[in-house]
Amino acid sequence: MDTANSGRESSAARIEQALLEDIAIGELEPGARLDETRLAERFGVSRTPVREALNRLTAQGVLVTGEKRGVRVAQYSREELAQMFEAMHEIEALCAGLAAQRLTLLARSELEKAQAECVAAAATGDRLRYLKANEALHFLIYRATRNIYIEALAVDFRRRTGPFRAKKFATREDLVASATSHEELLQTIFSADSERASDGMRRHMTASFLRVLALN
Amino acid sequence: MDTANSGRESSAARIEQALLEDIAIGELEPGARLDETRLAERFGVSRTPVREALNRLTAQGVLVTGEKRGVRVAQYSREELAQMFEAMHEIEALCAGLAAQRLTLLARSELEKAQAECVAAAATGDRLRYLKANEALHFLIYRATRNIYIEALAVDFRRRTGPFRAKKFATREDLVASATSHEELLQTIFSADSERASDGMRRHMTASFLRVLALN
DNA sequence: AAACTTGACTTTGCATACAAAATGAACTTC
DNA sequence: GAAGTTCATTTTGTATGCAAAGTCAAGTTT
Repeated sequence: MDTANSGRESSAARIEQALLEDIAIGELEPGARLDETRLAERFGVSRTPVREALNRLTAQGVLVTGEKRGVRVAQYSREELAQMFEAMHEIEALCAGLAAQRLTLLARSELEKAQAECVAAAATGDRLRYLKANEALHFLIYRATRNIYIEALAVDFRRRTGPFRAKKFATREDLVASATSHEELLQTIFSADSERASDGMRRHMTASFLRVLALN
Repeated sequence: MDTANSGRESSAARIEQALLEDIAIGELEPGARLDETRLAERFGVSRTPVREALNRLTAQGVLVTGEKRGVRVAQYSREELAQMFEAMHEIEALCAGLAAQRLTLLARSELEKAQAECVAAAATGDRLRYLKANEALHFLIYRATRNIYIEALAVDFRRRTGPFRAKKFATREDLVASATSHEELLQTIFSADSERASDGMRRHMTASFLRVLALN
């Protein structure tokens, strides 16, 4: 498989990533059924690596093996969505609190740089660029907890809620509002007051969350 | 889903459970390498279902695909163990806080019953019985959050830290001390003061955690 | 007309086979 | 003698085939 597999990763890994992408951009909607054979054809491989990818994604909770046949893209009721966002919300608050306690100078400067990029992206109204910058900033906050498990947890939730958050940033005002909210949050984290930082993150996330629920 | 489908579960699911069991009881030590072919022989199946089980367990973080060949039982350095327990610690605190806010009468009575069982088990010094009762109580607290994602998170961490916590309850005094600690925690949860409940859980878990680190 | 049955078709799970990649050891070379 | 090189062996990844289990619909019976 020298020609087919251009990258270094296995077919299974490639398919896993591709499906995640499809779900993230809405190509595969929640509830959509995934057929092993179809996917095998689409990616030009046999069913074996497809099955592997589907298994991994199922274990991650991105896909679910439904009551009927086949595996489907996980879909959530409003109640489940609310619970998922609540969970993410609390995890993010936890991250902010820990980050506030443990902020190194390096981490601080990186956060400031990331925030600058957010502001710049918001100013131009470039939605995609803002989404990336926003992700980067949040990931930096997770990392600043200096706890790999909590970081992994937060990353995981962000990935799972991604498809639902994506719709949120529609107008340039949305971007600017988000960036401004970040600014306050960072100031609180920098103040090294973990309790206030947690609350700050909760406020930031609550605003996001309410908008998402309104849209879904 | 695994238990409900007893008798008719797939080979992969059966192998997954068997391996989890082996890890839990220490048959498979952290760092032990798992050979697909060996496992296939041992379970009398081909490599295909074995690979499926290993993939699932890897996705769960129970196994890790190391730098060298093969997948291994996850092993943690002291630093990683400390971080993992810190994470669990925070998650448990979060659960206690939410449970305090949302406790139904039914949940409260179930918690009290579970605690009574803990106390009874501790009194007899029956280690296995206490372990089970202790698990049950913690799971009830998770459920009392009324958030399935946070509950799942907490259950997951408890499972991952299980092998390391198991050693902790050596003497009858250990059991009684743990049960007493639970008592205080529950009183705080019942007081419906979520902030104090979080702190209570933190105290309870810190005590556990320090003992674990001393042993590993 | 509703419900049960039967049979074709689809889907899934597993086995076997093969190819590619990595590891380790023997061997060569400087 | 140490370092590099090549070859054999082990291990992993993927393909294909087959059998069992499930689904759906048409046909039959009450």
